[in-house]
Amino acid sequence: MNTLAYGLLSLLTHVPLSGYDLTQRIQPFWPAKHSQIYPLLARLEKYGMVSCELVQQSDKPDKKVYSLQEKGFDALREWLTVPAAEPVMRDELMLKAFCVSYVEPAVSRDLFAARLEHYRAKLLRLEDKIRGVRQLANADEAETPPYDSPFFGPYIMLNKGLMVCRTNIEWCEWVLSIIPGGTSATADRKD
Amino acid sequence: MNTLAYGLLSLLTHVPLSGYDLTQRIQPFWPAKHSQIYPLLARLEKYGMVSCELVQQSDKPDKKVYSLQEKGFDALREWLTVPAAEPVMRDELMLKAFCVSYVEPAVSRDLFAARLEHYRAKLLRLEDKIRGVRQLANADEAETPPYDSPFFGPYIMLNKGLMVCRTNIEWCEWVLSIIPGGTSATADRKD
DNA sequence: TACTGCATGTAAACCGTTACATGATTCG
DNA sequence: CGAATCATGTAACGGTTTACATGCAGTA
Repeated sequence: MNTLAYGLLSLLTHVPLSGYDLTQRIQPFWPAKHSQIYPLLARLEKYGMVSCELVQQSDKPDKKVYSLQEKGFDALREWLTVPAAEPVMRDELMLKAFCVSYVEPAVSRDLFAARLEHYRAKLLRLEDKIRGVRQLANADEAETPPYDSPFFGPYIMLNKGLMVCRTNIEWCEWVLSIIPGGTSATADRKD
Repeated sequence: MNTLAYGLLSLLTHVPLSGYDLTQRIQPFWPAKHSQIYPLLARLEKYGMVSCELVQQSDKPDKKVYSLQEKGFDALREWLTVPAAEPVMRDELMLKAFCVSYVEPAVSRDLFAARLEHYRAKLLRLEDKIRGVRQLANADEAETPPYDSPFFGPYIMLNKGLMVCRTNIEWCEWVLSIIPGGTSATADRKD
């Protein structure tokens, strides 16, 4: 039972999902490839944490849909009582940023401009998703789903994503504004 | 040549360092244990990227001090021209947050309160560090070291750390404020 | 026709952590 | 006297990525 295993159980609390679906949905929180997910699901089934049902489809390949079992739910509740480990963040850009002074401004400019675009695109995706969650939860703009709602978790996580994403955009714009020789094409916006 | 290898070269641009020092300094940007660093440094020396000098010490154990070589510097410049890979973030709390609705508020409250403390402590460390860098760079409050300065890189990174840390604190406080049954002992501060 | 999405799996290689191993000095 | 810091290394294990493998349906 590693963290990824608990992550899969977490996603299965809301609704039964296939290995394929789980692989897509866990990406934002705990990136993992299907080659890691499929064997893990088999193990979770062997342990009785989840059950598996083969669903036949005509237009698409058949799939295995996993549901959380009582034993898995117990394991999850137990896991939730132990404090979360410190987050681990590995960002190549942070290493590159360390020695930008040693290359021409144009080179580092490209680096931060690319990252800025990445975050701007991510922000749009997140705003879209949060609209989706609010619709499902029947919540107005600026209204939060109640604690008991299954949308509470996704909602607070999406908000974290939004806040951090905006901060990163701000940071990229600031860095671009202090790298000399900017054409101000990407590094606009003075605050 | 993996990312960690380039990270070590990056740190060596400023000043020669021992494996022990490198292990300490790379933690905030690319967490790694000494067991990974020492063999990598030996490999980097074999490739001619760094040179190694044995420094004898009387009060402390002898150490190997590594310096960046021309070949390593070339590799680094080459590496800086390719766009940085997307950051990878793995946070157990995000997985736990997903299913907080399924446990009592007190349990999730502990989770976020602990994380809030973690970020508050981190913020203090960062503020301390940025004061140190500003002193070394002879910069006033709110003044940024010039692009050519070796302090430029560390300065922009520390600022990112600060900004993201503050955002995380804000988020934790917000989450604690919307979890029902709060004693407002840890979740104070209404904005 | 070629690519993308759906869907599942295995094997090899690589990355990262934990544990094993040693030994001096300094501080409480 | 025990713990922390400095300092370097290896071995085993577990986590993660990349590559191999297959196959159908819809779209450009």
